[in-house]
Amino acid sequence: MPSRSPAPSRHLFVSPSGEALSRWLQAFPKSMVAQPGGLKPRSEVVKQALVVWLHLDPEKPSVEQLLAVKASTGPARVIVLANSPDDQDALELFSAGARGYCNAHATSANLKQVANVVLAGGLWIGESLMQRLVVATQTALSTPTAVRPLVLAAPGADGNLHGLTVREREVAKSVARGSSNKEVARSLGITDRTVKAHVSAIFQKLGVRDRLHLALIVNGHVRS
Amino acid sequence: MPSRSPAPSRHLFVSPSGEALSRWLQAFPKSMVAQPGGLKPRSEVVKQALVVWLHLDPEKPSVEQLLAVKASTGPARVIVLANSPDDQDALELFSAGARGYCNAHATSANLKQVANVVLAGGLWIGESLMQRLVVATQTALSTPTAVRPLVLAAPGADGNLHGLTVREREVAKSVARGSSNKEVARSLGITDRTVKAHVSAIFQKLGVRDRLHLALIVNGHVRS
DNA sequence: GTCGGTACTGTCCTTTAGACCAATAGCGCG
DNA sequence: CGCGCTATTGGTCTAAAGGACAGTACCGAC
Repeated sequence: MPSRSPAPSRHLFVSPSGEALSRWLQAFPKSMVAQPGGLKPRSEVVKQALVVWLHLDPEKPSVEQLLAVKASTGPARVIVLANSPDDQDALELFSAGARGYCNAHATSANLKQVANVVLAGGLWIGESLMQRLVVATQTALSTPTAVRPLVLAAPGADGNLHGLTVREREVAKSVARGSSNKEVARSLGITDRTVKAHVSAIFQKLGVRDRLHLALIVNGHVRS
Repeated sequence: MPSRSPAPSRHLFVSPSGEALSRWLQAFPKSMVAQPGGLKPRSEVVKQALVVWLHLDPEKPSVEQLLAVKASTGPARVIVLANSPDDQDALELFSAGARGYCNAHATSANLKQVANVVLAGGLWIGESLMQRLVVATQTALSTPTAVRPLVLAAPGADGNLHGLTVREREVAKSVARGSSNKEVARSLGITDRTVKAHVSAIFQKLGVRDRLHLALIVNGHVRS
């Protein structure tokens, strides 16, 4: 049984709320919890950490959160926990040095598995992103000696939302996460009527008939 | 407590010679060994297998071997063992549903780790392929770590449909694929009223408020 | 300046979803 | 046999979703 579970205190959870989900503590009972702003680069906690779990604040740019945490935690491997996993987001985070990316509500067993893989030097990627990596790399490898930077950004990543405006992408993502029009409206500070306008435009542009199909596309279950 | 090491007999090695390498048996002493042609789809051995290790015959197309094995082994996860690992081959095999790809002469410790990752819902990729994936992503992972074991995996994606009846699962899956109530009704040969009844029951049981959230759960984007 | 794109909001309307209530029928089980 | 579970269908009702148009405002390009 390789990659035995590491010393308990070697896990540091960084969450915007400063609180950990019960599942995290269930997986690593003696782990530490901190807030992004409260990280002291030279504290014992930070220096001892082998794995830093970064719980993303949905309201802020993911990459910036990662870089901030990495800057103050040194060599520890950072695994990102996302409330609503997003492939494009994941790619950017991996490019920025993340070693893992998984659902914040994963089971404790899953978290342990993620930790084992990452501690063994692996990367932990989501399933849908894996699909895209395979497809994208396949085309890249078929042309000999082609290093071809960033092949994968092309197909799925921004691809599904390519024709949309910035605002429409925001709405689309929110809808794809399961928000109702009113919820989207609240989170964007606009009227639900405006949201409906955006949603209609999105449907038109993507050739989709309802929000569920939009979610399937955005979440990578359907290729348009 | 998932991802616990499974019962010994749950490993089935499929090798063109019908013989297993000593390392395989060392890793899983009570595993079964069979030849590709000798697989009986309904035998106890095949039905009990959780993991099928397919030792590739270098003389035949890899993907066809995989598909043949998958066809006769049902839901078991297939890990491919290659005498001479090849990236292109690996990619095609993953696209065809393989869950792991590693050197047939890997150590027993490695085999165990591969099994653990795959049983936890992960994919196991070879080292060189991993390198190329990383290069393709332009990942800033300059880790000189030695073994670089590989891989990654999926957020245990099984939809939580366990509390549902058979009929409800059918409806749930259909809804999660984007079907409207009427479409589900047509495909099941019942009335849309009945579908609505099933859908309501599903919502109640899963604690979900609408079909989009149901889709997110079934498709593994959210854990209830 | 005009034109075009984007963001935002509105009204009117139809369809769909979903909740709540009720009813019938088959089926296994004690 | 009755009891419970499941599948089926119906009706009513409210809220949400979505389409069709229309209008205002900002901003950059020509």
